[in-house]
Amino acid sequence: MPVIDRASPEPLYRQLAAVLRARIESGELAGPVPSIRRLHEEYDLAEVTVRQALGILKTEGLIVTSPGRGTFTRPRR
Amino acid sequence: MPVIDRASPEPLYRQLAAVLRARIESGELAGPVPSIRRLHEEYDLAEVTVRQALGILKTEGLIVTSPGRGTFTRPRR
DNA sequence: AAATATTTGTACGTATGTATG
DNA sequence: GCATACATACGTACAAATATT
Repeated sequence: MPVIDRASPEPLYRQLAAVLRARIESGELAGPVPSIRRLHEEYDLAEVTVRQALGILKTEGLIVTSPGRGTFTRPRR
Repeated sequence: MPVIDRASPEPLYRQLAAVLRARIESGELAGPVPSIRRLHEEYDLAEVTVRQALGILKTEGLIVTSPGRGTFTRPRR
């Protein structure tokens, strides 16, 4: 079953943020994070929704984005 | 001249956030804040853009939103 | 050096759902 | 029941920065 549950009352962007947060904190996703387009394809969510999820993680300080380069995890201390 | 300058390199949503922040901090906008639709009409910006501006002010703790009720300023300390 | 591709940023439009009055 | 207001989600287009060929 897909990690994103469209039947859940939990908003998709928050579900995705939770999934990515887990992948980052587990260390599975260190360094470069898949591009927005890539995540859009991988999770079958609109790019806007992916952006919203990344926005949460950015606010949390888990990732940083750089136009033209990509998205990167921030070293956790 | 309109407060929002489309020729400026400053993003529209940040311009609007700045304008609203000023209106709030000056005390002109205490209590209820005009609805998203109202701001959309007043500043001739897409509703999405207005939401983005309000999102900033929400993160800053200047306003709170309540579905079905509206947007309200938060007492500043 | 130049053109192309990739990636994030900004902005608009639309539809539907949920909460409140 | 109806109107209003915010929330979520999809789609699209173009700009700007960077990387690649």
